[in-house]
Amino acid sequence: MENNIGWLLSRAAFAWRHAVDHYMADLGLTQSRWIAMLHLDRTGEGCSQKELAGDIGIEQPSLLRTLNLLEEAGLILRKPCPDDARRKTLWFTEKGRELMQAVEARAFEGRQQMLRGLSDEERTLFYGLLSKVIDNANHISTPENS
Amino acid sequence: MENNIGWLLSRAAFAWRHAVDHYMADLGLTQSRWIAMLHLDRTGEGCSQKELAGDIGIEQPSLLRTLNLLEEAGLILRKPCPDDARRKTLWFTEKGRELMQAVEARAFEGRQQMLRGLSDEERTLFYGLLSKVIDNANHISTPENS
DNA sequence: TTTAAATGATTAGCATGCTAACTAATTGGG
DNA sequence: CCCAATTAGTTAGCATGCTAATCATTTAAA
Repeated sequence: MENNIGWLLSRAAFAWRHAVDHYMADLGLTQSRWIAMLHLDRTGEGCSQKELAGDIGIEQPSLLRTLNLLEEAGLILRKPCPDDARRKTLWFTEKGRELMQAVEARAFEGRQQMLRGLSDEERTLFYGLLSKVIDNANHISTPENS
Repeated sequence: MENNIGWLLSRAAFAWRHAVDHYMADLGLTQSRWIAMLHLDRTGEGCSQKELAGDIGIEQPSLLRTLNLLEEAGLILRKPCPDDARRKTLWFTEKGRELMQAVEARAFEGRQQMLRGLSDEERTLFYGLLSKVIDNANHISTPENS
């Protein structure tokens, strides 16, 4: 089983999440929360919940719960969208923005640690292989080829 | 974010699980269930629940719920361990063993699909890089280096 | 031997992913 | 202009991971 590619991928993703969680531990954020914060910064404040969910790669209801908790914790704000009453836009609070910067720094540190001992060539190769495998998997999962 | 190694790993693992789920769909098994069955075959019938959980890499209570469902579905059996009244040993039913063989075949097929387009060298490289990154991540996550 | 520590299974309850279904608002076709 | 379809947000409820705590049994130590 250990030389099963899928299994290795699962273990690697698992190990990564836990390693970064370790770096984040003192910030008091769970995984889904720091992921949401990093993505909100990247997607850009003022985005809708749907946009953010799409960027993160999770469904809206999954994100919603996390956003509720971040809002309760005073880290983000929802504001109505002037152009479309259905939408809500997402913003960091001052406290949230500060925390997010700490999160960014730690995520960067975690990333460096994950890749230590790998040359630049190996890193590039690794990214390429991962992308290829993701692409393959995504094409498997379309119902046409069953 | 997309060139973030951890993110790519998560997406790859996610894509893999969904791809294999697609292959398994007609067997009526969820992910945790076919994973438990594959591992029970690999670990060996007669193992304890703790051993199986350790092999899968999940905690006992996580596995327990899945085993209950597999047992209800008539795919596995728990038998008392003659040497130790605390332990229960795990066994496939006849139905379970047959299903497991179908699962194995599909997992193999899914694996091949994931890696299509990659040369033998690339596959070996990929395994090596994944293993290295897992190892790195596991060493980050020890509390000593915070 | 008697009792405290360790171990395996379990239960309880939280975190976070999902899909399905609902509500409110917007858009578009007649 | 009005009703149907679409869209954003939400709620409800399941699947599956976790940790903490409980129970029974075994092991080990005094």
